[in-house]
Amino acid sequence: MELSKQPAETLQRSIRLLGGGGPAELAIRQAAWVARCVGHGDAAPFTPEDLSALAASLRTTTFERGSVVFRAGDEADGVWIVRSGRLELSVGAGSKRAVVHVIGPGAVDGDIQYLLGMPLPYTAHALADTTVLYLDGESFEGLLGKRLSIARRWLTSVAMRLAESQERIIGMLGRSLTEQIARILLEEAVDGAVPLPQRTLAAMLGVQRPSLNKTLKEFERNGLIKVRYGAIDLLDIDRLTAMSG
Amino acid sequence: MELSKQPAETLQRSIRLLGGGGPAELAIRQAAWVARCVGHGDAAPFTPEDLSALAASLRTTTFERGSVVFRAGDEADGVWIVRSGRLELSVGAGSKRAVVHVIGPGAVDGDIQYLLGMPLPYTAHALADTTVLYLDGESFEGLLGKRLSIARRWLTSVAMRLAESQERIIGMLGRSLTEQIARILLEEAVDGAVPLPQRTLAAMLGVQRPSLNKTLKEFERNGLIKVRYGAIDLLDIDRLTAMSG
DNA sequence: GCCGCCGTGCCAGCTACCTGACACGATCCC
DNA sequence: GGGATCGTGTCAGGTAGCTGGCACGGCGGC
Repeated sequence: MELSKQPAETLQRSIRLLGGGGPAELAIRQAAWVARCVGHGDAAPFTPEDLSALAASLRTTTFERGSVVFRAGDEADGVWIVRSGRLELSVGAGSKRAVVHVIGPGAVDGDIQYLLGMPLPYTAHALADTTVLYLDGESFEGLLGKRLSIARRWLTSVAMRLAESQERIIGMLGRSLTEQIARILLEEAVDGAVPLPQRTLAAMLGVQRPSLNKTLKEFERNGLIKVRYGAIDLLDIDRLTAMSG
Repeated sequence: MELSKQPAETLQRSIRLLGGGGPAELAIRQAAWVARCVGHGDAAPFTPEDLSALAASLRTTTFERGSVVFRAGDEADGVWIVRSGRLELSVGAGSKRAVVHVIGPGAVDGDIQYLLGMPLPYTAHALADTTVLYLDGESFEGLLGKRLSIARRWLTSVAMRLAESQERIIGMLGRSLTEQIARILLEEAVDGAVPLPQRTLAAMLGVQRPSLNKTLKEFERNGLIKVRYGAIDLLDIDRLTAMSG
């Protein structure tokens, strides 16, 4: 899901120097990138017309670290696609805060709630400076309703998210905290490191920070990980995988 | 999601006495029923051609209570739709068993894994005698690829399941067992009663049966529920809702 | 370079949940 | 009607995780 393989910086740069290629070409390039993110390439590839239809509707917005992209309870009036950076999707506050997901480049959100006409169930905070593409509701609806290939690809995208969500439920039920922690470290790793504070990790598992910290130090003593400031390096992925059940 | 409002018996009977209407009309009726189950009626209604295409591909199978519809690890080669009865989707065995979901009439499964080309992550056991409609992979693919209205509706169906799954994650994270139990009783209730043994409920929450039983008896003492053999009656839904957080 | 903030490390007491085991009651099938 | 099977009720001991609080150390802004 996290398409972090995609070198975000390259395209970030091309956004900055708008000169090279002109706005229209840039828009198409953005759309092509979204097309690669939504579902797999296998079935129903995007046609050039699909791409230009998509490109015509995308709007780029940037959010500073710490700012709010949308709030729980807001009406979902369109679709967000993360271009670069990271968003934390969370519910509640203080010690009751639960983190539903942390999403990075390539992730799509808001479409589910838009399709179902329900309010957004969680708040999205930018964990870093983040660029987001926005597709307004009518355009989204129009693309889905008129272009079979887009509807087909979007179906795959949602299916992937559902499979991931179910896997997470399976990974939580009846597992010891140790197993859950090993699992989430592997899931959230980007290039061999988990760039999240322990408080966030704890909120993703629904446990208190001291409980998490205790296990992390145990892992560190065993040479599985290295705990850093605001991040965790994974040293022995094989053994971590074995521990995750 | 659980379309149990649909009087399953009526159509069950019509399956048995095939005479009334003939097989073709029955097939159409089955397809129409499926059409009502998949997504909402609002956007992109099914056309008569959609219905007959769907009807041509559906196969009916019945499973005895306790039998296995599919196993974890099996390749997903089509789509199942529960017509009547209940299926338990579970992972693992013994004290490590986790129940991912219990699905009833109108529920669709296997499509996600088919679309993504992944094996089924859980085993489906029939909790009661159960009738299942089966749509083979090629037909499913054909319907999606050729009929926009079906793809559009299916998207809504998957979106509903994803929203439900996310809600479940939110409902589990950082909640006390008491809150979780109140919540799951409300979610799994059918006509004011939860027709599941405590063992299954415990496996849905990933806890041990004695822990569940202790809380249930507490609820019963407070007049919230009535514990029966293999089922639980909900007596005070308002107070249960208040307790579920 | 200093200060404030945020993140980490850790503790002591408490509670809630787990383990596994056993007795009893319902239900089903013969 | 009797036995097998499955579900419920309960207990006692062990432990994992919570509460909340405090000290320390990076990190960033001034």
